[in-house]
Amino acid sequence: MSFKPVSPKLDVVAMEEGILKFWKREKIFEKTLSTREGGPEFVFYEGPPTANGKPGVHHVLARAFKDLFPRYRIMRGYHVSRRGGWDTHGLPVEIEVEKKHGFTNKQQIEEYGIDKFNAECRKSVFNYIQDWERLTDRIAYWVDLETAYVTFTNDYIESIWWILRQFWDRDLLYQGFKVVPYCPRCGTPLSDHEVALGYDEASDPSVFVRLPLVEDPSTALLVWTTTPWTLPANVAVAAGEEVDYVKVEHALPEGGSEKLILAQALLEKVFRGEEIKVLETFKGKKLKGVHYQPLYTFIPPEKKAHYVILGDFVSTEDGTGLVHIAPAFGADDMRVAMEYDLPVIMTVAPDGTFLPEVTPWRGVFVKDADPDITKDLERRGLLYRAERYVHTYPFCWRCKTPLLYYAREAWYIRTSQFKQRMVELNKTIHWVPEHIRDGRFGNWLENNIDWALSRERYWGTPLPVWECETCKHQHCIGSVAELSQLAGRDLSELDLHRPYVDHVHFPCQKCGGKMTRVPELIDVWFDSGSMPYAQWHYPFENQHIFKQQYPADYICEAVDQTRGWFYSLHAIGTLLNDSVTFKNVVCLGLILDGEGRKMSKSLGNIVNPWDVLNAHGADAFRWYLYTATPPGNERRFSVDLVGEVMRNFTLTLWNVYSFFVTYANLDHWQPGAASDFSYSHLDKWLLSELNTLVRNVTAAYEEFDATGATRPIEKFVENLSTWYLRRSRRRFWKSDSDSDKQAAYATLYTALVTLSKLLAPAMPFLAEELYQNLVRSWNPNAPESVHLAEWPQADEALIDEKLNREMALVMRLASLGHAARARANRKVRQPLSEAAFSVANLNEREVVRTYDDLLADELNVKRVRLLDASTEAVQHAVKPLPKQLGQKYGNKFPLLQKAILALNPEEVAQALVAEGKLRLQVEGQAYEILPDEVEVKALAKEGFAVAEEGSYVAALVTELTPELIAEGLAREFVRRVQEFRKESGLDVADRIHLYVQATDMLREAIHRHREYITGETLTLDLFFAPAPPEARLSQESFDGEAVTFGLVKA
RNA sequence: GGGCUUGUAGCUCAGUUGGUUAGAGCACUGUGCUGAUAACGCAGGGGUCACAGGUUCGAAUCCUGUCAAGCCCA
Repeated sequence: MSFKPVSPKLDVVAMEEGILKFWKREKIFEKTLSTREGGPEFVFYEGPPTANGKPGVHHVLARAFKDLFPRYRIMRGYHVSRRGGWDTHGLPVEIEVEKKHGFTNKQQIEEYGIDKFNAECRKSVFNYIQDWERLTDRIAYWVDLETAYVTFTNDYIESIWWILRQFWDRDLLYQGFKVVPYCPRCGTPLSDHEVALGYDEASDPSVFVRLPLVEDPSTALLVWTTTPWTLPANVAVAAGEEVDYVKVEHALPEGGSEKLILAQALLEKVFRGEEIKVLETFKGKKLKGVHYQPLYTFIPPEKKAHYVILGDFVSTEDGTGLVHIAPAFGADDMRVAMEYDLPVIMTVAPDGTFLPEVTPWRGVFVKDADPDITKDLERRGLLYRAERYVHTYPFCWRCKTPLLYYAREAWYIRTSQFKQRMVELNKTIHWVPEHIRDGRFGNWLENNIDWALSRERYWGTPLPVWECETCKHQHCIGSVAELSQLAGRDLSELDLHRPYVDHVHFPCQKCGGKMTRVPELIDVWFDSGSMPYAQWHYPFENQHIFKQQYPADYICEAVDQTRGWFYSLHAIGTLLNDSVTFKNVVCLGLILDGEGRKMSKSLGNIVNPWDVLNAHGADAFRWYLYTATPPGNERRFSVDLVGEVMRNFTLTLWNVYSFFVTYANLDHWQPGAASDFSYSHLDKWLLSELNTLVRNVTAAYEEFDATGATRPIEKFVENLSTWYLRRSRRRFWKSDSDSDKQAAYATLYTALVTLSKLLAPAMPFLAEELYQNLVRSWNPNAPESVHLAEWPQADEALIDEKLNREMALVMRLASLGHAARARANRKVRQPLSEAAFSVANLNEREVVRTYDDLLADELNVKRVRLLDASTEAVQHAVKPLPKQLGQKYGNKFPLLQKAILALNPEEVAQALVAEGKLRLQVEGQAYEILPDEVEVKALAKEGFAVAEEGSYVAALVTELTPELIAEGLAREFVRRVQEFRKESGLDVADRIHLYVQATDMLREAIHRHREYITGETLTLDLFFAPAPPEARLSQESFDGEAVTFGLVKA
């Protein structure tokens, strides 16, 4: 029995596709659920994407991260239900359908028929579902799409209705005003996206208006506005709490003087050098509550109005630092109006003209009334100044009409009542990256305003509120059954969308009038935020499952979801259950192109994920996403960057694997077959590093730290390949099968199998490939897939931090030795007699002794020893260590440093070695410097080839003896023969006959090292004779010698 | 305009409670090693740590401001 042979060449795409087939055939994904039945739950929520566009690289990013931690948990024995979901409602969907028909406004949709329109929306949301499914499958995102929840289903909508009904019963749902960008010609609000399309330069009036105080009419607040038409709706003036204000007196052109209040910072801008007298200076909070005389009273306010309030949006960049507040025509205005319970005065009709109550300008388009209003103010002595002001202003992107910010009736959820609770609960959530918790998300919660829930659209979850046409009584429906009961007929088959639901009426409980549904839909974020309940049709069904699957242990989306899905989940959870909805959340940054620009269709710099997958496969793609940068950062991305993963990591590991399988098969080695291991230092070191790795990677997974769970594996694989395996190769190909060889196989095997498990969550394909061949091929009782295997446990007993440090030092010394060789111009194949090292302390001297064999072999020297400080180190160099000395002596450090450097280094070294301290007098102060406060470096005497770094020195004896030269020649010859074997297509284990004719010195060398040469090259017979005709011949010359050799397969 | 984030080599990223000579990989040059390797080792070039102030014996690191990019909000 043997392992499946593994070529060092890897066709990664074919390998991955094979694994995909295996998973499908054996239903591995299903088994990750069934085999964990009864285990602890790890709850994951899928944030639903919309499948009406093609998935891109950023979707791969999100899905790769969504996949990572559940896979880890499964291996830890958790049961992880992984239900997919699709977001299906909303404006983006409608816009796609509008585009198809060339619709430009809502009337066209209504004329076309809401039923037909919505039917098309319903169809279009799955336009690209196959692309999504294919990609999801190919990148090995394990999610159940067959049972995925869909937000447009009746069950889903009914759950949402139930939630809204809970809110309704607790009086958390109410009707108010929302200020929206509004086109008076089209008669419709515009979405943010549409507004962004229509910004243009505009010249508007800029008027400064006096508002005389009630208490003292000789003093006036000075306010500034660019929309005089909003003045008849004024109800308050806002000041900045900490802004400095002044009361000034200045002369009037018509004689006399007046007193005005405005922000100090704007004095210059407003008065432009005019002579003024500052009477008083005070903070804005002092103005709070001061009443002024209303400008207009066409529509009398029904609440207390016309006084100064405080607003955080007041700036001292423009204007006067006193902001006129008209809640119907500004979002800030509306917000403070709610905060202060100010009245909302509506002076404008939906077509953008003044209402009849505004008698002087009734029926006039508001912007056209600006000059008249200005004149009116001037006539009444309330105008301080009027000019023009050029700024950017939004226009309707369709008809170029200037947009009005305009209050529309809207439905709200009283989230602000729960602000403190949402903040408290948020503190218990583990955010990655951490700063989002108190930063972006925390701030958003701190500034929470009521959730504007309603939308005046067509394709979405209808707001389940019915209103009596007669008495305006309202009722919120909480279930289909309730609606059926009220309507007196079975509505269980009713499509809960518009227009069908609008056709359901029932008698008013108060007056018997006709109840009709209000026209609004709800925000799609409420849809997705309801998924913990609605995906299970809770509470109508699956109450048990819901209980088990709430709240989530883990969710993951891009950072733009902070105010989207993250918020809607959190708000609904807080209001409905007084609970967090998710305990851990990973927030992903954006993906940029290779040049650091945002990927966008218009720039044409979108990377197609399939290009990456076809070139380098899914594992490398995923690995890049996990390792390149911490998840919250934005990241640059290109196909080539993924290619680097392939070269650097995947292939390195693959070749270790291929090496292992090749030699294990040659030796008929089997796991567990032998037990008489004698582990070498290298083995123990590798196992120590391996268990350290297991410990660290596990800890990182527990913390939802993807980089921490992956980057250390890269480092380990590098050490495995370039140190452990390189230093161990001979152990594998030597001919006797002793316990040392057994130990090497066992060690390498353990490392590879453990790696396959550690890699499984991140690189599910490669991990599976390794596991199947290394484990399943000989042990049919092992779990069927690496993803069903148990997560490895770090064996603390095998972790030896000291050993890890020692080996790190050995590697460093080896590196120095190579540097010294290069400096001496002695190639590694030429043996040298001696390498001597100088190290930092006694412990490290011990390390050199312990690992002298390893160093000698690596550096190809006959002997490794320590530099003798007394005889060979002719001089020392001394370097004061700033960290130690600086921390101890603070600002005396520069003096001490100078003093130490001024001393004779030999005496310093002497003192430190002999007495263990250095006494020093500086400016009359006595100091004692300890050995670990200065670095003392021994420099080797001349005649050595030396390389040094810090306090480490490697010195090589470079003199060559005839024996060494002969050995070097023999080694060079071996190398040529091996190269030729390879070129000739011989198998690693093929035996040969070798015919050699060489110049004298080389022949002598070959003769002397005959045994070594024949052993290395698997030569049965070596002849110093011309080669027979069937031999392959090679002619070479090196080191001043020449050779012709022929090779015959035995 | 506000909040948050980011800015370190040509590229992708590290950089511990501040410690003086800022690292790694890729890419480039030279050289060495190799019957696992698409590799690897050694050496070299490449940095105003975005900029300007400040604190400190000492700043990539702490503070203030500015600039640039991005996201969210207005």
